[in-house]
Amino acid sequence: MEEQYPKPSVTVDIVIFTIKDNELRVLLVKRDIEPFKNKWAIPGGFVRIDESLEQAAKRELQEETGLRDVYLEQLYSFGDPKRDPRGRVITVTYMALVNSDNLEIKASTDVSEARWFPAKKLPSLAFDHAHIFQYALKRLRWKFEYTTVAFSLLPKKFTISQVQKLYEIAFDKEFDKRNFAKKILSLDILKAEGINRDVSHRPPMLYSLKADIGKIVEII
Amino acid sequence: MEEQYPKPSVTVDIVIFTIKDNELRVLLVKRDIEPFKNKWAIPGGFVRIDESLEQAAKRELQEETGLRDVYLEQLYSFGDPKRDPRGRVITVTYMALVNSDNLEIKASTDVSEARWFPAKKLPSLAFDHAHIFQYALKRLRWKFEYTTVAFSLLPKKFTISQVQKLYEIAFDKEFDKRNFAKKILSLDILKAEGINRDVSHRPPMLYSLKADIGKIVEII
DNA sequence: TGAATAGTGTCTTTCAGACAATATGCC
DNA sequence: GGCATATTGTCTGAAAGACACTATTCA
Repeated sequence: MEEQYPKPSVTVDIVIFTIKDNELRVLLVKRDIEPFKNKWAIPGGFVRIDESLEQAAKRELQEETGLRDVYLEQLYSFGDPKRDPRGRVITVTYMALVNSDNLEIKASTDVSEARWFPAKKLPSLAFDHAHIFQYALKRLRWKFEYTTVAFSLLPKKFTISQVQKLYEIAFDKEFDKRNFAKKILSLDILKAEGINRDVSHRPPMLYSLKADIGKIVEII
Repeated sequence: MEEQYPKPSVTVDIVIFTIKDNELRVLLVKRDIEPFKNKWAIPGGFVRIDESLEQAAKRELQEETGLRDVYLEQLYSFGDPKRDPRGRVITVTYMALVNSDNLEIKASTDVSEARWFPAKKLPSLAFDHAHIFQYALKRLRWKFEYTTVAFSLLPKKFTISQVQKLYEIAFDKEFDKRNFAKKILSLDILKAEGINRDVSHRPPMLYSLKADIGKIVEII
């Protein structure tokens, strides 16, 4: 390389969302080292020299949650020279949507604890992570509104009610049942998959997603 | 820094759009050094250790075009370990919209020539720049459709016809004059600014943009 | 009065959004 | 029958899109 300048470090930080207990939640880790020791932060780590940005994000995600094959999307890169007191660190941020079923989080390197926090009330965060989180939440809502990514948070087969509940949680807002069903069904993205008889009331129709996850479609 | 890994280099690349001769055009530079010597590329350069990503993009933009205060937006970061044969280079890409009036482009460091190419027929590009360009063009169209960024390509005062022409160029598609005017005027983003009498036909009404550049508004 | 471009209105169709009654299955 | 949830239709208002004629200025 002909470059004469010192190089910055590059990290990936991943805002990991899930739905748990009827709430939108975010995975945070408690830092075990300085700077910001004992502060909560968005999980992340350095990009290795031989891995792509997406590979780095996937690796970190698996280290934190044990999960692979979840929805993952690059958000934005933050590079203020003063954003990390240790020196020049540019971070490429990602957002992940994970299903909270069969999910075991574990504290990883340089971290004493990992916990799901309600998106509505996060603790004070290290670095510029509060800013990163705000950005991620905006993107999440945009993606829910205009694409099918939300369905990655549901099981393979689901009911219209489950979809509506998911949207009500993400937008912190209620929708009219009739209009919601009409809209979702009119989009031609669902396939009927029979009836769920494991309930003690009128059994609902089950659907699966026919379209691709991430397909652009105006949901609400 | 505690990091034990070697660090990647970080560059910014800027897809600079303008409208010239009724065409959407992109500024490309001809590389004067290896790799890809004599190939056309999207202008860019290394991020300095003490400048933010946006500062780096603005600096490069000024080096290439002499312009400041143009619309500039971060697009996406590309970091495939093999994207640059010289070694690990992560690039943070930006898009800029510049007004082609009073614009003097100049070849800068490591570049033998700079030229505006029609977006519809670019030459073969160095690195993964064809991919970056495709990404930028998608984003440009999205932003034109849903925000007021297009107006940054017009003079302070402009006619409805000029706006329509701009959109027809960007989308390579014609719009109905009546519906277009009806839509734009209904958005409450324009302010009437009198009449342009410097034409040899019915003089048109001039408008200025009342809303902020980048405001989210469904234009078409 | 012809050339050039500006400016404008109506109709139809589609869709979002407000709104409530009936259906099904289990106990 | 009572409980719980599922399912469905109508009306209204707003906006998109198809479509063509008149207005203004200058040469």
